[in-house]
Amino acid sequence: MSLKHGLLGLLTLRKSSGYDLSKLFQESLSFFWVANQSQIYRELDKMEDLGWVVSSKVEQDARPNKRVYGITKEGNLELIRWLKEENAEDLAVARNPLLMKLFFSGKVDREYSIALLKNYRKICEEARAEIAAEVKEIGDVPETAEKPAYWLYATEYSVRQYDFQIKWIDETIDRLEHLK
Amino acid sequence: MSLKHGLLGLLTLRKSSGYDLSKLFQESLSFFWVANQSQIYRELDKMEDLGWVVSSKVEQDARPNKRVYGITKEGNLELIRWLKEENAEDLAVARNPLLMKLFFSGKVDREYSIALLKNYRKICEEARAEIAAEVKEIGDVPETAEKPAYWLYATEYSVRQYDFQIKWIDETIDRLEHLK
DNA sequence: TGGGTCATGTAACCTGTTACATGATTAG
DNA sequence: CTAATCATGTAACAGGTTACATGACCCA
Repeated sequence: MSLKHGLLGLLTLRKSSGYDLSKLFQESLSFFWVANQSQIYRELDKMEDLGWVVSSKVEQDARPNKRVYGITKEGNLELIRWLKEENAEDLAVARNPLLMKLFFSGKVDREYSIALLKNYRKICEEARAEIAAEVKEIGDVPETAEKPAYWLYATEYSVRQYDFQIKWIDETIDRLEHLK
Repeated sequence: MSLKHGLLGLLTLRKSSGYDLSKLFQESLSFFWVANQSQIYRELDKMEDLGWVVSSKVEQDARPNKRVYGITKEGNLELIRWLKEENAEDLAVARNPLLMKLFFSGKVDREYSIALLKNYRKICEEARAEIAAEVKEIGDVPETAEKPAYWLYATEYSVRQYDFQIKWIDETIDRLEHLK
């Protein structure tokens, strides 16, 4: 359910086309939510059916025409409702292919698993670096005291999450190397 | 892609019906992979098409008949192949509704966000406790030195992940409370 | 004796992923 | 000049979620 709400959130910043939202999403929410373009288009359709957004067609000459979305009163209410809602499932989504693989790694030589972990470590470090580099101002939002604070907390979480993973990987490699 | 491989992994332990697998999954892999029963049935179908498993119907009188699956030679090869494969996407899956909510929490009174976080904290603690309690021996697998070690690493990850989250939540609550 | 839960599974729907389409514009 | 990328989107398919079905057995 969060994707729709993420889009509502972005639309409170400014009116946008599906394409715009897709870019915006990439620069801001993608650290903790993966969504691709076609998904965004579909969700926007449904959100319009729900009355959370309205769209208008904008003719362009040098580019394909676009459809620009804006959030409605109902959309705003829904966003606020969702923000206040305490939902246990917000924590339940968990799929970790790395752990799945590790769990069964007793079936292959240890060298392979160590190689895997080293590879993951590298990826983590790259991702961590990228976050720091890519976190941009989300456009020209008037800075209140609070909004940027929240943005900071959320992205910091991601950075620290990578730190946590790297630490765990190091320990696990170490333990594997010393397994007699 | 991991679900099929998780099922292959479980099937190396013993032959099982969809129902059995669903239970087994719950007790073992569910800490880092969510899958529900119908998904498992569907995947088993496809895995049979792929030749990774074979099934035979078993008639029962007191219960509905069942279909018992066993892993094939090809299934085993595929499992091994997958275990050795270094796949960058194993780390890329990330959807965190809590962060999504937090990101936009500038739109509601701080009290609401603090309440949310406190709620998440409670859930984390419960989940953490549950893992310790629920991690069971996965049946009567002959203990090699390695297999249990990997199981330990994987479940430990989950425990520590909760510790990490709890710590972050505490810090974030604290920061929110001191935001002027 | 009536409502849960166990043991088995199917069906329908919703969400996420991959692939494609098209006409400008930029880079090498 | 040719290949990549931008700017817009659609279509098809794969994977995940929710709801339902059925006949035993178990508990109060």
